Amino acid sequence: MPTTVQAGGGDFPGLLARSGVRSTRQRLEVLGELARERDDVTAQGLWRRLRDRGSTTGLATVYRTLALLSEKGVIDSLSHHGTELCYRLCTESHHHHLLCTTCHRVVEVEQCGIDGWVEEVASRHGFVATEHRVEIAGVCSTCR
Amino acid sequence: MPTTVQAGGGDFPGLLARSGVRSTRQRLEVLGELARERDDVTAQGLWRRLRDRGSTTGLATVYRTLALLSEKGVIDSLSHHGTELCYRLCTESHHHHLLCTTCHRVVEVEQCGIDGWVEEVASRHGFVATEHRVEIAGVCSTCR
DNA sequence: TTTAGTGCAAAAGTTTTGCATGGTC
DNA sequence: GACCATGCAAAACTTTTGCACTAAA
Repeated sequence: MPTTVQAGGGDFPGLLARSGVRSTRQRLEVLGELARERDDVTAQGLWRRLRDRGSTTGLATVYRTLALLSEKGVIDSLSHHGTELCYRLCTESHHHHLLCTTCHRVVEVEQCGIDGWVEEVASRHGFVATEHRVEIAGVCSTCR
Repeated sequence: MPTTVQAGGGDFPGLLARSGVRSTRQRLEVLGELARERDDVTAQGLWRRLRDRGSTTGLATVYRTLALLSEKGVIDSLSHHGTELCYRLCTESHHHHLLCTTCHRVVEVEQCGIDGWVEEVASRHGFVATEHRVEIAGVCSTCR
């Protein structure tokens, strides 16, 4: 296994630097909050939690930071249960998600066993696949 | 292949009846508009097109109708390029999507070759998978 | 220093709701 | 006739932006 620069590892300043953006208190707070969350959160939710924790970071900054980090590939955005986009700090390697429909827990699946199928389907329709995402919904063991 | 009651076939009143909801002019208009679209549309976009076509259907009704039909499984909702939810009239069978990142065209993929992998991944994490969705992004042949 | 990031408050846009009215079954 | 669906307009939210100010490199 290659040395994955794991976001969860804690070196957020380094992570930001490597992503080519400045390291600021607000961005570190956003990353810290994301790291603290097991599941995904919305921009609004993340901001509320920061507030509750005493942070003075503005809502607009949270939106800007999430959009930036998502664009840089530092965090993932996924949407399910409803309308808003949710964000999540992810491992940097290719992976998929398993969502529990009852408790909304998110589990990352590291192994991707469908690359072959993806390639085949894409080429059958004349596409060149650049990316793929799988979301598996179900019920986790504790919710059963 | 089983006789799929194809939404695109045109029997919208029957489709609504089978879904257990009343058949109204507005719902038929929404279905008709969805059938007319090759790609996915937002609630706002669909409403604008109906307006342009002379329809008097209200925006709230479009929202209510899309939410209802989505819940009944008559249409699919997917979200990509941005924040809003997009809707699409789909074949009723299980399928996946191929999205062109350049022109936003959506192609349905009928064959699902990953059921086995999905089952395996789910059970490895203690989940019982109830559903899965794959979105493959890439570039279609005309955009290359 | 220079350039990028932030806060605030306002604006824009999206989605939901209440309620009287009209249409389906 | 009973009940569901709709339109309208208001309310509730979410997200984006402009701009003066502050902080990072």
